[in-house]
Amino acid sequence: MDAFRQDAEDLPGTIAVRLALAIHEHRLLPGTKLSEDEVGSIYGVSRTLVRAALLQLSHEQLVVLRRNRGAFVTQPTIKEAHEVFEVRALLEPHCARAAAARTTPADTARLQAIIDHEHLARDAGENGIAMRLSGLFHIEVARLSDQRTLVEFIAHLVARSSLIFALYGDQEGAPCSKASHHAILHALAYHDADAAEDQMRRHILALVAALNLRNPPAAPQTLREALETSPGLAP
Amino acid sequence: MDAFRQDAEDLPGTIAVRLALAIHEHRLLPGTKLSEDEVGSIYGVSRTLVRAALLQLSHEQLVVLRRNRGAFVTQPTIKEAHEVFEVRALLEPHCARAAAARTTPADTARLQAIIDHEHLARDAGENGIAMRLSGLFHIEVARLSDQRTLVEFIAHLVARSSLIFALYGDQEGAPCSKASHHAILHALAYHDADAAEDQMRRHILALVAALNLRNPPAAPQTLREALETSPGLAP
DNA sequence: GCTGCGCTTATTGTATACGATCCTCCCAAC
DNA sequence: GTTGGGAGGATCGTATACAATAAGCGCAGC
Repeated sequence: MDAFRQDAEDLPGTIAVRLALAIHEHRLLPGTKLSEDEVGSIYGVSRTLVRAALLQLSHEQLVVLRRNRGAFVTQPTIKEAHEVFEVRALLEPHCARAAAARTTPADTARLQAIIDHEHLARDAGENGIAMRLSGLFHIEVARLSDQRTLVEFIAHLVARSSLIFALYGDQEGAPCSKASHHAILHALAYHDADAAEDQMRRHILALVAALNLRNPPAAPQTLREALETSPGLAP
Repeated sequence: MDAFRQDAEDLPGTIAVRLALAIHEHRLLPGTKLSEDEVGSIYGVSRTLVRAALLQLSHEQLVVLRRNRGAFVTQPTIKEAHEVFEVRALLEPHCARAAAARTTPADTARLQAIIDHEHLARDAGENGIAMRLSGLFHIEVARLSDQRTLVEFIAHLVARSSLIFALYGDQEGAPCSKASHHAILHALAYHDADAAEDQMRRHILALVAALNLRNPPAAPQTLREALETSPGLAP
């Protein structure tokens, strides 16, 4: 999700961002088909731009493109879920440490605002929005490290995490407990690099621990969709 | 460069792979313009497919797309160069450690073959090919860790590293000294996780140390290209 | 009644056409 | 001689048209 730049009317990018938003907020669930014509008519553009947007999302692994079949919201496997959080556990604590040395009062305020909005959304039952804001917190923390490459990777992982929560999360989503983000913010505000790194690591591990990574996907899908997940009629 | 799957005639992907290959082998240098018409005529396809390929490459950050201007081979900045290698120093030793436990004799042979080919190419003066094979070694090591997510990230970083070598590398490219790769392979073959991780870390640090990251890009380009690098006539 | 084949239809893959934007080069004016 | 403006050309941005593939459905045959 390296796309907060709707600068010079980048239509494909804008469409991709809107679709990504819907995915992050769990309005589009894993497995959903994204027809080119349908998306195009919704946003009032031709298939050309929709294809570009879907291509972009496929590179972020939010959707998978199946030749002559179309685009579908990705359904991460259990293995992929483990991988995503393992890499997050590697990158994000490192980021948090780097961020601690650079956090300004303005940064603190911004992060606090995100946390507040997240809690507001969750209390209002807007779990989708809360989830997006929760991810945004992680991305903003990464941004503080002033390492664009790292930020982009983490943004990707956070986006994929949203799909993982949709598939394997406990329904009443409290994926990021209130205390965790606050503890991280506290460490950052006081420039405590050790604590920031440690809190972030604990937080990531708590996230993966809260998932249901033993059973197959709990998403209610049609029998057809359930069976067509294996393309080449795997043995 | 998550594209070694030229399976079911994926034309855009094939074109992207070919272009990426040329970039990795330094036949296409940073700053070079990739005109849609020109690329299309070379490969005998329409601009549609070329655009898809360029879009893909732009997501891998091998090319940058400038609106109404076209696609250009990316010219990484010094800061980006530092970032890329910092993340590599974080990810690849981790990968090497994981790989050490899983390396089979077949893997060892494959890696050795890559090293041999690399040396052959370098001795033959084919520095471009040697560079590509050197990167391939890193990717194959990552692949041994059996973590796709990590492999994709590292493949991206290796690809970008190739651009960095093109811009900031010492001309007679010995970016990966012969001994380094062999030492890593040795550690892997003997399942010595500590040594593998350590050797990989040293190797990455040696790579960045061998770069010329103090001076501005040494790539000989036209005055026009040199000046148009700053889009908004930056102050 | 069930199975297998062929047609229909919907959707994607690719090419091409047209409009928009930017660059270049020339010419006039100062 | 330099500078400003404008016409021309080249290239990209987007839409649309046609071809190709796959999915769905009905019908015939066993």
